[in-house]
Amino acid sequence: MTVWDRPEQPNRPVPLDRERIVAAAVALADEGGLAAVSLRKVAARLNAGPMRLYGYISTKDDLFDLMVDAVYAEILPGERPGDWREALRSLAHGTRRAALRHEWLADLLGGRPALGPNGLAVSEATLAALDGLADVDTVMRAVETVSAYFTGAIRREITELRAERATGLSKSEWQRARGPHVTRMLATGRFPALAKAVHDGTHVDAEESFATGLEWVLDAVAARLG
Amino acid sequence: MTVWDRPEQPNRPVPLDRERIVAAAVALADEGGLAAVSLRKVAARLNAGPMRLYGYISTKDDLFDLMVDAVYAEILPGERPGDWREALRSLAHGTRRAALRHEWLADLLGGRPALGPNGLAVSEATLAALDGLADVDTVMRAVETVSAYFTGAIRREITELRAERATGLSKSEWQRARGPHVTRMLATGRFPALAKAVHDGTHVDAEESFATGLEWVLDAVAARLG
DNA sequence: TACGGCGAAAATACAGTGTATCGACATGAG
DNA sequence: CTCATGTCGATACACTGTATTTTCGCCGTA
Repeated sequence: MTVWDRPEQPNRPVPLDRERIVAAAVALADEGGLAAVSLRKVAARLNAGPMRLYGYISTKDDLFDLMVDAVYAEILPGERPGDWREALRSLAHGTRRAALRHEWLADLLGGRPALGPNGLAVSEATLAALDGLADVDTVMRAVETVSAYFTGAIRREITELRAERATGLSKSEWQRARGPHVTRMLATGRFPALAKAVHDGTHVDAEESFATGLEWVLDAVAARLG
Repeated sequence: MTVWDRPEQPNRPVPLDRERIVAAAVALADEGGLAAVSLRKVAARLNAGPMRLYGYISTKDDLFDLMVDAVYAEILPGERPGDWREALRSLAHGTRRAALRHEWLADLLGGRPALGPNGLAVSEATLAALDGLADVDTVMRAVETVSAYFTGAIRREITELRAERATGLSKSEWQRARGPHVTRMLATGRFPALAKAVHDGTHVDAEESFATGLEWVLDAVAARLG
């Protein structure tokens, strides 16, 4: 019996670490949404028993926190931004792009404090970009206001994306009708302003709409930063 | 055996309707969060078997949609608002107050399209208040931007509220330290701007912070409408 | 009054979940 | 070579959403 006959690691289980676990969970979530992430499935993907994971996380929410922090690593800007406005803008767009890559992020964003290393690093980079432009409280308010905007906007965008996908309707068709139920509701005449908005509104690209609202908010912030 | 000996409804199960079901679900969620809402528990609270509910809803998400729409009924403004700004402001504050009464709303807000009668009525009232102030697209952008802001802000506020509650720390204590982990992280010196913000920032009342950010966003909207 | 048939409610069943507990076993120390 | 240790897997439990089957009370008819 030579070495070649023996498997490389006789009965040794595959080594595990948080990185591998989180990567498996992210992969599952990317494929089937957050609902597809179960400890059993994550473990199975790593050729391990479910209980094995509890050596690295102590609860499922821990895993979600780690997943979010992993995405923050993708968001973290590489180089120092030109100015505060560029910093906030790129944070917003970066988060949005991350959410389009990992739609489940929309379900988690803002749902728990982001205290992981990458989340903190993003906060640090953002605050650093605004440092000294105003008193600390004003700077905080600025960051929080912009964050609130893009968090909410991303959530809505992903929600609508899913709704469109659920009904087989084309995007513009959906935009105009939003399914039979809303069509019927609008036909009752009880919602004239809404009907007008749906009927007369031109279809606007999601990214452009996101960007426009963002610039408005940035303008508002600029007015306070002086 | 007279009528008096017989119970009023011999073996007849209690009558059910959506309103009762949703009320029970809301009560459960108010007490123990969304996680405390299970079809079995909702049914039990109505002295019914779990399967009974499927005559009124066809999935658990349906129930969530109905719960959200029930809250929109609380948010729906009574009288016609003075101007567009007042309309958007009161929508934002009304939603926030609703979320403070029903914290689970923060988990659902923005997570599904609000197509129920009350949700549509809120949209209608909001759009009506802005009708004619600008072209339809601009009005839509305004409403969506403000909604994105307050949705995100509410979610963050509730999230922080829960985090504070989870650690037994007092509010100001939390504000300054955010638990041992963050304290340790800040002590590493890797997050100077963040450390400064946490250390020098004065504690700001949540409602005031919400209101301030909202006024900024409303200013930005005003600049485009006017 | 007796009897079917029917519709609704209940019971049961199933596949899956997060997590606690316990038993076995491979590995390192003596 | 033996024994302690600590890690991993199997098992177990209480619970979930939902499909399917069973039961049963009521109503119209004979």
